[in-house]
Amino acid sequence: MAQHGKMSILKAYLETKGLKSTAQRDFIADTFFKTNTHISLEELLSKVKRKNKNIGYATVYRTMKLLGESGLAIARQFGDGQTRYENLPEDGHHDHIICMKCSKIAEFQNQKIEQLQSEAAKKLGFTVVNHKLELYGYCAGCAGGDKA
Amino acid sequence: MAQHGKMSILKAYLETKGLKSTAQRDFIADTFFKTNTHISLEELLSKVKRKNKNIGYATVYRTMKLLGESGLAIARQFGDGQTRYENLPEDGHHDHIICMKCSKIAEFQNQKIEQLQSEAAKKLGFTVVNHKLELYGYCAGCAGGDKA
DNA sequence: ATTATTATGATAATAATATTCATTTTCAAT
DNA sequence: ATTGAAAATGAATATTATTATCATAATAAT
Ligand SMILES: [Mn+2]
Ligand SMILES: [Mn+2]
Ligand SMILES: [Zn+2]
Ligand SMILES: [Zn+2]
Repeated sequence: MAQHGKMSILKAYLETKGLKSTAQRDFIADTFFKTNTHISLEELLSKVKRKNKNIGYATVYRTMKLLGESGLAIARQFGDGQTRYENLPEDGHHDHIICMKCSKIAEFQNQKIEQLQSEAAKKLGFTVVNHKLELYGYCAGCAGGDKA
Repeated sequence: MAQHGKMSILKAYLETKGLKSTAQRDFIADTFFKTNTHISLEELLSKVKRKNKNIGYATVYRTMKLLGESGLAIARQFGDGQTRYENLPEDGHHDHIICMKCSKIAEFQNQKIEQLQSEAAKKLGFTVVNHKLELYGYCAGCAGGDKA
């Protein structure tokens, strides 16, 4: 989806919640929509401050929380103690594999896995709303050196 | 495995690391080995203090870290911001499904999923060392009331 | 028993996240 | 355009889980 499309969705979401549009929010959201990584708040704040020096951490934090709630951003935790956000993927849900040496992150989709998850849950009487699947290992570049 | 078996393994592990055996460590480990839940440090400390009031948080923390390193305990994070530990399962690795309403946790094993994970990783040039799979949803008891 | 090494536990430091609050901004009504 | 209630901002502070510090105590090899 294009930037302006996401902006419209955000505006609509704010309206339904009785929240107001502000220059800071728009700028933070716009900056985030342009990213294509799994960005931490610290990184996003730094990026935002380059153009708009007087935007505070709290506003970035609150804006990303809003984007998360609206579904425009997905919060991820890859075990390094920092929440990261990524843009809502075009092609639907995906999971991640993280290199334990160089921290490279690859994404994959596997419909069969998703289906088996639902089945496993069903057997236990659960219905699945969402899930977290992260694989940790070594990427092609790092596998040679140290597999421990 | 029985308590004394785990204790022996722990003793052996301590020895290889040049660490010493202490009454506190033994008591904390013993208390943990008797649990069959996913217990937080706070909960474990509370349990320990009932019998041994002057054991400190730091010792519980350090002992569980040791148990984790030795493979006798597995650290889990279910998204509530607290690390939880569970005993090394008898029957090998398992994954979890957590009820978003009552926090009930069910466990399951699915070899097919594990295999598909490895295959997905291989396609991306990764080798998998470990993984985290958590399903979030509603248990049988909670599904009726509020599926949102 | 001596003694070097490690453990303990109270306390403090970290670090990420969340909240407070005085001030500023938004926006609908006038 | 002005007003004013409601919400947002940002600096600072609070919270929370985790980790480190350090003086004292316990361990275990000699
Ligand atoms: Mn991703
Ligand atoms: Mn478990
Ligand atoms: Zn790598
Ligand atoms: Zn439930």
